[in-house]
Amino acid sequence: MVNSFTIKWGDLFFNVEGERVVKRAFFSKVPKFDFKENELSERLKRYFRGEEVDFECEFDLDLPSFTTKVLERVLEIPYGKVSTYGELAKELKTSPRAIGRALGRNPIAVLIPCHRVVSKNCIGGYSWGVEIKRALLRLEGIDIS
DNA sequence: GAAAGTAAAAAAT
DNA sequence: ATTTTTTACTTTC
Repeated sequence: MVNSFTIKWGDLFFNVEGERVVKRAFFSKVPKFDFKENELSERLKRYFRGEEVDFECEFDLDLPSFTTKVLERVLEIPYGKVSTYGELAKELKTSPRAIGRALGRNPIAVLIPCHRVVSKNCIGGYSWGVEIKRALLRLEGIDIS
């Protein structure tokens, strides 16, 4: 089913099956799905209120292996911290661009914190707009120039 | 296989 | 400090 969650910048939708997140989550401005409370939405609410939240959710994705690997690594970035494309690349023995590519294909916004990955000297990019990315980071107490 | 694409980095100016 | 070139990967055809 589709769950939606209204936040400041629009609505965040995500497909869920029970407590498991499936396929994708994305931002949109056109709310047209029903909202149903569940464990995850509670956590998200707290998160957007500015609390430190560990989502601890499972994903059922169907992604290329490399992408999965990158996303898994990104999941380990703790709240309030950021990593850089270069760092991740080094750890995974790949190139920064490949990381960016994988993240760009990240189907699950916010839950997989691709917003915590920035470029070396600036904020980097974000599929739903850097404004959202910056806002997310500010939530976590990180200020980007 | 080959080509295109990339949310980067390094080098040159 | 900004623009330009080079890079190294994945994806997709």
